Amino acid sequence: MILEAANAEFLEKGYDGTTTASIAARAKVTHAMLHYYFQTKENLFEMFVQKKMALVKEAICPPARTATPGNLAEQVRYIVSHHMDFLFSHPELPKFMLREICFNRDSLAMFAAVAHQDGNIMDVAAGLKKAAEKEGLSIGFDIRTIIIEIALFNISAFISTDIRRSCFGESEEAAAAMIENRKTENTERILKMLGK
Amino acid sequence: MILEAANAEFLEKGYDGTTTASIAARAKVTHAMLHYYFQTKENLFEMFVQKKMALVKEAICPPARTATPGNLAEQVRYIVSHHMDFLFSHPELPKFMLREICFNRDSLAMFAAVAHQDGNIMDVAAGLKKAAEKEGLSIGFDIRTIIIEIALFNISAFISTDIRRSCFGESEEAAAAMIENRKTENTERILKMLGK
DNA sequence: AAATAGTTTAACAATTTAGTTAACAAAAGT
DNA sequence: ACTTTTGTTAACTAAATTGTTAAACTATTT
Repeated sequence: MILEAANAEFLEKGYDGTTTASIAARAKVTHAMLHYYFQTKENLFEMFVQKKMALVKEAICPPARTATPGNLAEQVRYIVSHHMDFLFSHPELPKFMLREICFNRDSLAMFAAVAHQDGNIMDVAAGLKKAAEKEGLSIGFDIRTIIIEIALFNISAFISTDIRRSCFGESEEAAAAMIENRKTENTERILKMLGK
Repeated sequence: MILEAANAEFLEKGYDGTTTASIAARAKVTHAMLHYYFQTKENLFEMFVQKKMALVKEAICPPARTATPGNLAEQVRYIVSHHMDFLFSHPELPKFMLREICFNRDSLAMFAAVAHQDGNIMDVAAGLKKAAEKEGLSIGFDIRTIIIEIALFNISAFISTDIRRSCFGESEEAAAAMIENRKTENTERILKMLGK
């Protein structure tokens, strides 16, 4: 399938490094076919980015829970844990996000727009603030910072395992254990940032 | 100067996004001149990478001190602080490193090679281990992990300020204050990882 | 079976890009 | 003075890349 091939190529080589011909070859179609269905390379790339952006959103927003959100520590732990698990099952996401941030192409603005326009992410942030204030903590900064920090701390953990595997051949199990451990560490650190 | 132009172009647009013509235009020479002096684009890119790699090394290795290294906490604080200051005065480095990691082109292997081959980085790691053991702590993992973690935590702080500035226009002063604060937070977290 | 709509291919055009070349100019050496 | 080396330019080549097109092929509908 062309979209899957495009996905893989863009992830591996970025926009500039990918050619419509290489996508077509990977999808085992002629590149004329690719243009017949998707017209332009940019078009394909936009679809690719849109899909990943949707995943990014999903990663940050924990699924609605029937149970009450619980206290601040529980909420943070839940968000961190959910995000980690999500990254674990979508290992290409950190790479994608960092690449987009690095290459800009207004990606930061795009992230911001997605985050702002979308109620869910703002709700998550607001929910954290409310829970914190309920416990008598006063948040002296933009609460959205916390979302950014959670994302970055968690992503760092995955980048770290990547590097360790690549540099001194760490095992899958050790990596998984470390990720699990990071859930707790990152939760604690976020709570500390919230004044807890 | 051609090398400066190449540096700026590669940082902004990456290898694939940069053309020899755009470098030449930026340096205000004909692109024939560029090829006369540097032969190939890859050649220029390699010089670019080499320079950045040297900076990366310099960033990790604190300058030799005349005074004794001090206890574990002081050592970690010193390394973290030095690294942060270095990143602060080389704001393009985090972007470069992340991009290289993302785009691979064997960059991870290159990082590993640089880190291994170079005595200084290994010395820093070994120094930490020795200091930790002197204080009765047993390090149950590869000590190089700590170097990676320091680098990633610190880089994260700069990425975070980038995002905050871009997304909700945080001021320079707030960013600088946050970076300063992160020196302490990151130091504490690294110490905790070392069992302290 | 004929018409029609959708799919596929091969060949092609236009542009971009890395790198070359030949001619020329300016220094530097002899 | 003249010869060699070095720097510079404009024009060029060859390959790659995006996108098109016309014709052929296939499936579906009528």
